[in-house]
Parts: sequence; C-alpha cells; structure tokens
Amino acid sequence: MPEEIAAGTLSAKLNHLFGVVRPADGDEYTFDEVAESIRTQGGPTISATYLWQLRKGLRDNPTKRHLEALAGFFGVPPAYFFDDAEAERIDAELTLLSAFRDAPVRQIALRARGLSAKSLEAISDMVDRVRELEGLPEPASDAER
Amino acid sequence: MPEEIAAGTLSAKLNHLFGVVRPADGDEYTFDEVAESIRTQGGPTISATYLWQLRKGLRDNPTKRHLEALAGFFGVPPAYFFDDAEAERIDAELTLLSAFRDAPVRQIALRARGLSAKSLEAISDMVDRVRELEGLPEPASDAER
DNA sequence: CTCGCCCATTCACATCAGTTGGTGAACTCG
DNA sequence: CGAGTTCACCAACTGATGTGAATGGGCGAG
Repeated sequence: MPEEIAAGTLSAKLNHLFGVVRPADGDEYTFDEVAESIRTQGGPTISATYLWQLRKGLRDNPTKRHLEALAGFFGVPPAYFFDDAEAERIDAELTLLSAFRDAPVRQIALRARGLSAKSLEAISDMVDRVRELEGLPEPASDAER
Repeated sequence: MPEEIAAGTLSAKLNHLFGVVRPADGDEYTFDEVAESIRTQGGPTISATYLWQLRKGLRDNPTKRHLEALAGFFGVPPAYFFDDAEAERIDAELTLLSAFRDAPVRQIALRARGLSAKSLEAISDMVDRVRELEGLPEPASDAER
C-alpha cells in the first residue's frame, strides 16, 4: 500500500506537480534534473535529496527562497503552495473586500474608526438588533482560525 | 538618517505593513504584540526578536510556516511577500482596508452588510453623533476620485 | 530626580532546514 | 553474465534560521 499523503499538504502538491509537468519525453523529471535546472537558472542551490524529502513529506516548511525556486521551476505562482492552507483566510479577506464595496457600509466603517471600545460595542449591538429586525441571518463571524 | 531599505524586499514590505495595519489606538503594533497575537491565534511560535530582525532586514528567508503566520496576522495573502506586482495591488486596497483592520470596526462593517439603506443611514447618523460626543474630528470623507 | 515599565536592540545559543556522502536496487551495454 | 550508470533512498553532519535572556534608552508616576 502506498504511503498515505494527506491532501493539501506541500508533499501532495509537489507530487502533483511532478506528475503534471514533465520533460519532452514522457517521464517525470528526476530529482537531480530539477535541482540542476534550478541551479543553472540562477536559483539558489537545492539538493536532489532535499527535493526528495519534500516530495516524500519528510520535510515540509522550506524557506522563502526555496519556495520561490520551486514555484519558478514548475511555473506556478508561489501562492500555489499556500493557497489550500490559506484558502479560508483568503475567503474571509474577500468577504471583507466585498463588504467595503458597499459605499454606505464603507462610510460607516471609516467613521467608526477611532471611537472608544465602549461606543463600538454599543453600535455593534445596535447593528445586530437592526439586523434581526430586518430578518437577516447570523453573519459569518470573522473570528476563528 | 534611516538605514536604506531597498524597495521590494521582505524588509520593506513588512515595514509597510507595520505602518499601515495598526491597533485601535493609533500607534504601531509592538513586536511583542504581534508575536503574542500570532501565537494565541494558533500560529507557530515566533519571537519578537525575530520579527525585529525580519523587519530590519537582518534576516530574510523565513520558512513557509512563518510566512503563513505573518500573512495571516496582517491580513494579506502570502503571495504579498513574493510577488511585487501583487503586493502593489494589495497595497492599494490595504489603505482602504486599514479601517477594517481594527477588529471591532470590522465586525460592525461585516454585520452592517445587507441592511436596508434606511437602517444604514440611521446607523451612520448615530456613529456621527457618538463621534461628536467623543470629540473626534470630522473624518476624511471617503468620497470620490 | 528615581523608580518602574515598556520597548527596541544585542548577543550567545539551540534547533531544525538543507547538504554531503554514502548504500543498494534496477537498468544498460560490453 | 559482470562492470558501469542512474536512480530513489538513507543517515550523519553543518550552518542558517529562529530563540531566550540580558541591556539600555525613553517616558510617565510618584
């Protein structure tokens, strides 16, 4: 039985990339080839062994420069290695962004800035009550994670 | 004279983020606060000292997990630290978003979403009145351009 | 002024990211 | 069949990343 690889891990992503981006002749890139290619294309040194460790999941948590190099080689944005883990957070971000496109909401937020904690709390309560009055559902809290 | 910081470096970006995303009372986050906050919000441990080193540019090349944590704290996608173009684009939004960075304010904004125009107006008026009560100046209108 | 606190900065050190130098299995070509 | 290559895989080590504990400056309270 092949070793389990949890989805969304760096290991899984690298594995996928190796499978998908291949040299002209059909077979997967070899660890040495990738290492060599990265080095010659001006990237940082990266050992074939280390590539193997990353793909196997023995090492996760590479540094910024190595992530850049890997992303560069496989032709994906560096975000590719983060997205899944950060998907939720980015979603939250998008929710925020869409909220502030609503002009009146934005205006309120801008003006609420700098108010005392007490006042903010009062206003927050009031918004909730009005929300209830208008029959809107509980909004997704922005806390968590 | 302040030390030169080359544009586009991690140092520069962090520096910018510190300047832009601030706690409720106007001053910048302290290194301890950031470290503490990241830790309590389930992130990896990160020392105040290390944050300082990164900001100062004495260390670049943090690991994946630390990048995730930093991005998470400042509310930017991890790509912010990689792609310069992306960083600029996000910066533009960030300025506006800075109002929402203040957790309570953000909460209000999220909950105000979807309310009727009438309710929004009422709340807006209320905010203005409280603002006046607390002796805050007229906020910069977010109108136009 | 002086005590206490908070904060940036410094430095000595520990931990873990990343490398070096292997072993053997599989595959090629005499 | 061997001798030579090439590859995944392993393990012991090196050094950069990241930490903790100490230093010193700034600032408000008493």
